[in-house]
Amino acid sequence: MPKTIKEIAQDTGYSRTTVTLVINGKADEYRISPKARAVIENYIGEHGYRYNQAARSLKLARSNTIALIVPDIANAFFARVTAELERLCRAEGLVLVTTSSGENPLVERQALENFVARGIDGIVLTPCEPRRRLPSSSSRPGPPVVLIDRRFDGDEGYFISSNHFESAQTLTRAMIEGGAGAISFLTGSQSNPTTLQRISGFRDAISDQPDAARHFAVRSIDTDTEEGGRRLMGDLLDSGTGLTSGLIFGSLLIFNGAMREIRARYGAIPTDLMAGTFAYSEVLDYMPNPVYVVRQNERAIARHAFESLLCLMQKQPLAPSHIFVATELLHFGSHQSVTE
Amino acid sequence: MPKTIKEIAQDTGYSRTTVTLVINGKADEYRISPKARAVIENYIGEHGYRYNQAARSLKLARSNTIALIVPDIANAFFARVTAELERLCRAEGLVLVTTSSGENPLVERQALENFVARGIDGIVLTPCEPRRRLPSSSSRPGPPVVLIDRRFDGDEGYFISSNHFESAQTLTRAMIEGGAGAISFLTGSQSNPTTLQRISGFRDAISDQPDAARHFAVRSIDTDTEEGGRRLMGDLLDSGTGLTSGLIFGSLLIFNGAMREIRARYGAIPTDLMAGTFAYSEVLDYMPNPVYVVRQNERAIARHAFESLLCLMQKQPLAPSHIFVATELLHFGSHQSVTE
DNA sequence: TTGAAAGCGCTAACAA
DNA sequence: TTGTTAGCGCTTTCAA
Repeated sequence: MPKTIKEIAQDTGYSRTTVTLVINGKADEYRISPKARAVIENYIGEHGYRYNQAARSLKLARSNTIALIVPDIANAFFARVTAELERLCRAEGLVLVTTSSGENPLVERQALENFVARGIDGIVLTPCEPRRRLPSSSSRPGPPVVLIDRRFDGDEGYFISSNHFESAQTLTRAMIEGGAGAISFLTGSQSNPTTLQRISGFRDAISDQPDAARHFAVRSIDTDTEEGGRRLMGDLLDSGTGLTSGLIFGSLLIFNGAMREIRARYGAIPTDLMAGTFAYSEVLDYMPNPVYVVRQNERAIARHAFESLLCLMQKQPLAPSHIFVATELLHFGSHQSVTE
Repeated sequence: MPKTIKEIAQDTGYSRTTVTLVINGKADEYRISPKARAVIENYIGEHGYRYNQAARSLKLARSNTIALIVPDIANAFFARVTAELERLCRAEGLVLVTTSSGENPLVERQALENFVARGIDGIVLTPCEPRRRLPSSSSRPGPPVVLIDRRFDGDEGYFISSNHFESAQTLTRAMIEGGAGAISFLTGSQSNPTTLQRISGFRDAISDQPDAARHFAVRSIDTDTEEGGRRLMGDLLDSGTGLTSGLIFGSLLIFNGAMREIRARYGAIPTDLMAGTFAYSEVLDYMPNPVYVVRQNERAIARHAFESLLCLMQKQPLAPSHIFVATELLHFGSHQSVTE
């Protein structure tokens, strides 16, 4: 049962200041006598000491805690960002707290409020609504914020993301070169800036294709869910176009829903159907279909976000900026399946 | 810039007590005059108020925070548990903080220390070492702990998990019935109790098979990584047995490593190779091979863990116990791939 | 029905 | 080199 500073001071006969100095490693700096130091260190070695973070936070008005708010931590992309961010935090003696907003602006706002109330030192945020002024607390201005993955029009500040425009452009071109004569881009809500950028990239890549309007199309739906994917796919199949030789999916959920719908109608997935996606999963490598994936570098995103945040937290001047983190285009399907 | 209670009291002319009572919704209980109440509420409506969690924690010696420590939050199983737990916490006004131990006992211990120092109210833990006595703080006994997913021999307390023995048993039987005449179980370290239980289940399921020793075998390796998977697979292929008709993988990492090794040697994965695993991913559904997956119910695990923890946090008597959460056996591969 | 005051454990300014 | 002290913002007991 570790002691408090007060108890240590009483039991050793030294003052709270002396004990604090020893504990915080400032014994040398303040020239605490070796004897006092030894006594206190021995005492702690024997009885233990654990600082009280609440007391420290109250006094210092900082908490050694940073917050991460993302739409869904069960999404592999965000899970990987979280894992890396948490590692970085731990290395710096910080604690990471996380919230999934579920794309719900209300949840996002409440989480922000709550974190500010807790005296959080910094926030990494993937917003689901345009960013209003951040709440600030009575004792100090609001904590610094770094946005990752997406940013709404008009929002300013520090932003780390993949280049969604370029990703979609590259993906689309690769699929066309790979032989997709017609591509449907099935994606979630266009109120998501990432979606918009990808659509732009897609449009750009097809702009020089003959008869682009007939062979290439974007279909979006507000609900980025499996059901949404089914509906998008259903509509596509019901349309004059029918199933295109290539499909790009805005998310894994839509991918799954669409696949389900194809199966429901055809009984199976045509093995020559070319799929493109931005959601990397190792397991995609085992699909019989040709698959193109834009893989994002979650670790680099987390690292940049963390570094920016640390600078801001230390009040170091840092110009508002947008850092692009490189992506990697992977192609699965060169491993043909064979029967033994 | 929200005010503190003191400021509100000064500005409205009421005392801190009165303000506190109104803020905490105890106005009726303490019969605050409607007028005082109205004045204070108006003031807050205008200027805002945000409680200071550090001050409250210090005073109450609790933090409305619970901690989750898992080996790796980027692992889909734990990511799903985290997402659900975080939702449950939010509904109760609690905040969830997470740490990935990376299977490193030192990190685990430090995380525990750190969380106790922060006055965490409860801990959900997937331990990577036998549990020692939990650190307790000077102000109070240590927070309650609920273990999930695995528990070491001799550890006691509250434990929620799938039935790993039964899962492996069911999986193995299904694969045998599905036609796997020989199965190799490739898995991570046997110092992980989950691994041991699965091995037992596997052994039990093959016990009535003729010539079991020749056709069924367990191969384990200490490093649960892709490289480990490659090595396990390499050793299997080099052995007298060679590739068995069925393979069970202890983790997705080992699955990936093993697949990579097969490809490296054969150029492709035999489509009739039967795979079994405990790591559910939607994308497994698209594999050309027959795949059996034991899907765990992460939401139920999170829910039980949370409920147990809440009981303990409220000092409600709760007998140490082990809750098993049902799993589901899925079979992918009935959707045959076809060429259009 | 409201107010005064103590104190949670810590830090840091100031004093000795 | 060490000690004293004043809060940080909040809750809560006790008094009025």
